Amino acid sequence: MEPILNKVDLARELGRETAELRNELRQFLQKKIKESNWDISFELLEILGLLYKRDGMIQQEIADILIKDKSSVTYLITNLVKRDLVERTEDQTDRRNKQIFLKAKGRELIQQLGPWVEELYTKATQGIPVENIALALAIARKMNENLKL
Amino acid sequence: MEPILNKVDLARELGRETAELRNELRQFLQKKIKESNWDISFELLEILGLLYKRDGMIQQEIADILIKDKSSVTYLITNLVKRDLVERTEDQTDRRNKQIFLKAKGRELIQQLGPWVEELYTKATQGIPVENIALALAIARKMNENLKL
DNA sequence: AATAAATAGTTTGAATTCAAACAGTTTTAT
DNA sequence: ATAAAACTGTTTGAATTCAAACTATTTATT
Repeated sequence: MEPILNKVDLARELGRETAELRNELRQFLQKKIKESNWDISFELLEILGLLYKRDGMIQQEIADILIKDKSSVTYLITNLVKRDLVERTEDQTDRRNKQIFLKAKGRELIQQLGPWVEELYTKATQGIPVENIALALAIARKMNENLKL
Repeated sequence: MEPILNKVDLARELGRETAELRNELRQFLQKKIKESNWDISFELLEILGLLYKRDGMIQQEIADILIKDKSSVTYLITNLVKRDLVERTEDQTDRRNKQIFLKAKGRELIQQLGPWVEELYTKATQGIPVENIALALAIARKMNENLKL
């Protein structure tokens, strides 16, 4: 029988369980991607998915939402540009910003593979009341806020 | 005002918040490590911390607990061996296994820096009832189980 | 007893991330 | 008007991770 854990151990475990969830998603998707004609990684797919929902984001926004270092985002966007999946354009109103837009090919890819991601998340959340997931999220956010004080 | 999210979006957000928490821990610790005389990374520190609690684990156990690929664990343990912080010994009862033990220097390091990690987790969890964190963890676990069906 | 399957760890090449520094631009302060 | 601070993105070198294949050993099956 598992020992009763204190808050610190529970918090650590929470981080690990969500890391594991992400790995499982990645592995599931990796198999699906292999079966398809696309050559794309989980990380690249995440960015395409984000742009599908909100095209034209700037790199810093992508970094903030996906919790990635801005240099990682530069690296991944460059990869996507090379594959002709997105384009990088300069923001006319603020020349520090670069806007990233899906290209036709990128849109097609995410329209094909995107539903798999949703399907997996749907499967993961099956039978769990939405208010429970909302509570878990609120707790994780509170922990982050506590560290920012 | 933030729109009401569905379960899938909430689950994604949960993953991101915990990833952000980990990054914040890493950055806090990185500053502390810089102030100290040690040269160690967050990833290496995690392994030392694990061994401090349960010395003599085998590599696969470390991989399972820290949610890392076994090849990553091989890489990190090799690094720790080079720095004379741990030793790798063959398991007499099962020659597939390698047991990893802290060396005196590794023990000293984790005794000095370990409390900082605990302190940060304690700060992160301040004011949050333990049963709430336990519930968040149960939800994350349930999502993992759902994917394994 | 022999063979097949599973497990633990290593190796390799590539991808991604981390940390820091830098350049260009905009915003804020003086 | 000018300088300082902040912001965005890029670059670089190193660290870590991912994916796959491999070897050696143990366990399960025939």
